[in-house]
Amino acid sequence: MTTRVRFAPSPTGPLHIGGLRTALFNYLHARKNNGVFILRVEDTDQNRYVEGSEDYIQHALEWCGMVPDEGPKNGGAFGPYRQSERSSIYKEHVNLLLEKGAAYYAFDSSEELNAAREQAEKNKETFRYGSQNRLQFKNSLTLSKEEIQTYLRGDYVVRLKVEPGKTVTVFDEVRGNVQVSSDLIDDKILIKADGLPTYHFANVVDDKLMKITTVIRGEEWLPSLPLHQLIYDAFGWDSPQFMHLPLILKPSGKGKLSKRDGDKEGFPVFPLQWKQDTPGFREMGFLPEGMVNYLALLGWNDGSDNEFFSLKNLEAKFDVEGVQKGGARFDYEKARWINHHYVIEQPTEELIQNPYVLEILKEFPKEKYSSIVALVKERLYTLKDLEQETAFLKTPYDYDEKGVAKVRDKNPVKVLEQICILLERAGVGGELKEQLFHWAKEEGVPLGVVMQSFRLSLVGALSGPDLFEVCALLGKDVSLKRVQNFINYLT
RNA sequence: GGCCCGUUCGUCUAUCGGUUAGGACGCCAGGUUUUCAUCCUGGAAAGAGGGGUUCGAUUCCCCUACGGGCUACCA
Repeated sequence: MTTRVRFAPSPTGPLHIGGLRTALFNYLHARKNNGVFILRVEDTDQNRYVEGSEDYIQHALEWCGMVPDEGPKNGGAFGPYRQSERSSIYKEHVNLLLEKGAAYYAFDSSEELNAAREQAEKNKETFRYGSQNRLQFKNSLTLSKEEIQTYLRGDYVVRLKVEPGKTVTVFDEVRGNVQVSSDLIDDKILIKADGLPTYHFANVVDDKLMKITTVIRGEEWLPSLPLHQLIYDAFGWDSPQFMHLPLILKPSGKGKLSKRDGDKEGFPVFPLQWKQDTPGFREMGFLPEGMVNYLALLGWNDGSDNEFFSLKNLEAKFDVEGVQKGGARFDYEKARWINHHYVIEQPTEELIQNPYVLEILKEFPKEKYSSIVALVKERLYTLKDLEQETAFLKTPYDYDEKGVAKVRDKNPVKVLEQICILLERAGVGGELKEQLFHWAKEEGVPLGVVMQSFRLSLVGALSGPDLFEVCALLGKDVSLKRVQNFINYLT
């Protein structure tokens, strides 16, 4: 049987990295087993629908290299892949349950339900619309045929009729067996008053119809797994395999990572930018390789000490065995470190094709792109670091105070004047270093003073990449000008 | 409150009854370097607590604690 998995997000805004990780594990499971990776859009809540989300999700997946084999964009034999376009399918299927007596109509208003909930709370009881009290409510189990016909003309929902006193046993590939008494499970709503299905119902029906073999989703769904099992049972269907992934937790504080954590803590939670003001990992200078690698490590490992995995690598190595049970805290520092690895690994010629690199490089001459990037590449954790790391290319207007203090009383001007002479004579080639060092030795000027003075004059600070390479990159004229400027500044 | 899941260095994790409990990020120290960074070497740093089972428990079982999730006509 062909392995078929689906990533099934709701278009309620940008995908966050928790969702992206779920998508990744789905994708990997599919590829590992030569299976099919499906994107299904779960847009059954009209109130939470956000325009543009679906495109965002599609783009985010594409950026990471996880193109769905089937989905609303790519099509496929099991469509439509948007739940909002499958209403008739759900209607049809809920009728099956209704006919079997496995489901029933309910007519209680939200007010009535809320009142019942409050009452239960007062009595310190857990409210549940189920076997023990369903006969106290307004539904097709309690009303006469005529009343039902009348109510059916208005708003109604369809509920699952859960049989009491049964032990529901479900199996999760990550955690093993989970058992729950059916007495604890509500008569959940299957079809809402707006005629659309709830997540639980649509999910089961679609997974069945789309021939999904393994459901891979976040752990927040584990508590409703027994309910889903009951729905499969009600249809008389075999259920697929289930794999519930540990949640991604906030870097600090309590709870799972949420969409709002990003701006608070200064790291992205979205793969791509969303609505101008919220940059994603891509805009923060991450390579998709870094993003994917870090995400894979959040809740999975291959049992070895290896931490670097390309997508291709993961496709071969991924296995449920390596999936973690406990939640994993998101660690932006480590994500940056992983990304650093991929930035260094990426050939300079490729890097200078990257639009985010180009954006930073555009104020410099094109013919220098390559040498600029080559010079500072190993210092970059994210592509965005290129901004700071190329600051030396701009003429320094301010000189680092502490740096200047270090050389001020050591006659830096003498050094700088000599540098000017050598620059004129030797240019910025390899000779410069040799001659400057030679001169310093003869004059007895400490190398530290020479280099610090030189560095301050060229870049205004005491840190940065190899000075002679910087000098070569700037060219003779610019270098000379900057040394002159610094002499003027000092005198 | 009820139900479900989880718990190894600060963080991500290895260990599938016997190990000096390993690696990585971060941190600290040293080295390389003209500086900073990179890089290299070294260091500090962990089995939540209590009961069992066993010759022997981080590993298996139970209890407690803590953490997380769910508890909607949201997913």
